[in-house]
Amino acid sequence: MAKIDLSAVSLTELRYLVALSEEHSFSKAAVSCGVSQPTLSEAIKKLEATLKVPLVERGAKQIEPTAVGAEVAARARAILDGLASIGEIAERGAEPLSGTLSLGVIPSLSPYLLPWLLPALRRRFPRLKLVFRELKTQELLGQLLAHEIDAGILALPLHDASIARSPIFEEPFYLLVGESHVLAKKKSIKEADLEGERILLLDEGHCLRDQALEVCRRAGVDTTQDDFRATSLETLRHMVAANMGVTFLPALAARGVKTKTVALPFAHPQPSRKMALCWRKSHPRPADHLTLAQFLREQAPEGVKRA
Amino acid sequence: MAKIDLSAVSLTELRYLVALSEEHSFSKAAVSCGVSQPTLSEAIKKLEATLKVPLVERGAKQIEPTAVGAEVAARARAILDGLASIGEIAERGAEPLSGTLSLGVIPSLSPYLLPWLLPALRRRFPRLKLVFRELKTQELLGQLLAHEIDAGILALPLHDASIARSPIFEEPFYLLVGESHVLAKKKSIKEADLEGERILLLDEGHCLRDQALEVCRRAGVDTTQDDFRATSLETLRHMVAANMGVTFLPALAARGVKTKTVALPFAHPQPSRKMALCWRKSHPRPADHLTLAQFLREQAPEGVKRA
DNA sequence: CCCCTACATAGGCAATGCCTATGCTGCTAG
DNA sequence: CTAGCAGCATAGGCATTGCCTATGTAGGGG
Repeated sequence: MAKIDLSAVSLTELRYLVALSEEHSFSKAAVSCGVSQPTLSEAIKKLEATLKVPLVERGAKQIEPTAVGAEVAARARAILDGLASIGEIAERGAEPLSGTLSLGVIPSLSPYLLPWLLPALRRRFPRLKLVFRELKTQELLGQLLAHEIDAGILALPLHDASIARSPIFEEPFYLLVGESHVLAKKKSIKEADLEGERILLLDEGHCLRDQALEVCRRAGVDTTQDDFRATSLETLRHMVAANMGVTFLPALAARGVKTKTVALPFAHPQPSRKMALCWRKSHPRPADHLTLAQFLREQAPEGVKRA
Repeated sequence: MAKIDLSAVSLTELRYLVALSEEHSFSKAAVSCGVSQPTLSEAIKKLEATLKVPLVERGAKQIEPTAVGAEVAARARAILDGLASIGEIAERGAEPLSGTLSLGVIPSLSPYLLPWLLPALRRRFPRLKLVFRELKTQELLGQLLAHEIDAGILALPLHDASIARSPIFEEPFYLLVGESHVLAKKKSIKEADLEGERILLLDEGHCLRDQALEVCRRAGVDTTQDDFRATSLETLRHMVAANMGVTFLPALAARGVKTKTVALPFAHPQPSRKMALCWRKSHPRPADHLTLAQFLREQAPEGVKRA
């Protein structure tokens, strides 16, 4: 026996069948569907031909769905409900910055940015469900390209051509020294002051480490023998408090410093890092990211230079 | 904002989207759908335009469904499953005498026919789910026309032009008398033997009552003063056993008679009733009913004349 | 008995779904 | 660095279909 060809069934036909099973009349169902009676009549006939089964019993005065017709109509209703839910999903998804957005943030920024960023975002984009992930630059880029996250906040420069970026703010570095350190009483730090200091650094993979090394290189400070590999800024801070050396802190991390350490600004030219929001160039809605970046710029926290 | 027009969505588009979200490639999805790549490409574009939301992110090497796209694809899968279930329903419904058939049977036949009919039907049509209802002729016809039952077994003649019928068997009447009755020793009954007998009858509405009255009328027996209105043949049987009169029993009801009564056949011409299967003329699958009637004829129980 | 209502059929037109051919972009190998 | 290649988008054309109006037909009611 010839198999039923379901690809010949259309949603329109299902709509007509549902209407027909509710109205018990071809003419009335046609009206309720906004089509002519012959159109509906033919569509039902085609559906019956496709399913190889009569769906309605055509009586003199009124029309009644057959047992099969009633069952099919019930399923058809479910299908149309499913379609409606697709509509709702699309509608929700259509408004900018709604749904879930997963955002990667580098570890040297994340703990200092999030407490401020989260409430602000929640106020501004209440429909947006944010998922944060703390990731080092390379991890972040990897997950971004693997579609595991939607966007990231990290430090420029970025050398990946398939990733789009929008600058957010520029974050100056501070020099963190022990409160009894010889430099602790200075108002500001010049590059020459770094001479002979032991510079404490983060572990490999943290972009902040590379940025600090770059500052040292420019200042002519020797870092070839450093053997510290701190895993977080807080660790560095404790080491500085214990007078084991000095370190660089980005502005936001430097803000809350109190105990046994002093965070000193650099004299001009201030070393700094440029933070940016980044996303896949292929992302179908770059406008969303630009909107988010714009918001981040406007709401840039104190202590940074708005981009 | 313009509302989404779901009527522009087609099942084909949903199929394409599901394939695309599984294959992560327009070309592969096109192959798996058996269409060309541009066809699928355009269909997805149209779907995105309809839903006003990007569904896939077109990357260089591979493509990935967006969050919305993945959700929509999941719903689409459910819809296609629903469609498949419609196919199954239709397939089951397509084979003759499958699914549920509700059958009305008149009370003077029902208790004697069903114990024999049910197992036979179950053997012959295992896919058929039968629902029996015991109904007097007028109720049966009413429910038939109201689509509350699909078919009926009753006694001819039938005067409704919108009801189709197929004869099953002819059931002779027997005269039931008390075992001590004067007629009890006769081999067979002639119409003249009824003279002076008190004929016990069923309640109004039972066709058997009218058939009995018709027999009496032809035999010239006076029934104008009868005041019995038994509600079942079993009641009549007990009344006969108590020597309150005699009654007519159809052959099947007469078969099991033992206690204190004797069922006597009539001499020729035997009075009888013609039983038939009936259904709405408008029923879309008369072949089913003809098949059923044919089966009923072939399997006619003992004691009746096959039609 | 005729008319009226409601479904079926016929014919035509605009829209659409699918095709092949071609363009464009980004990766990759030499 | 350039050329080739792989894969999606675009263009144009053809067959199909979905819907329309007009008309046919059958059953029920006045």
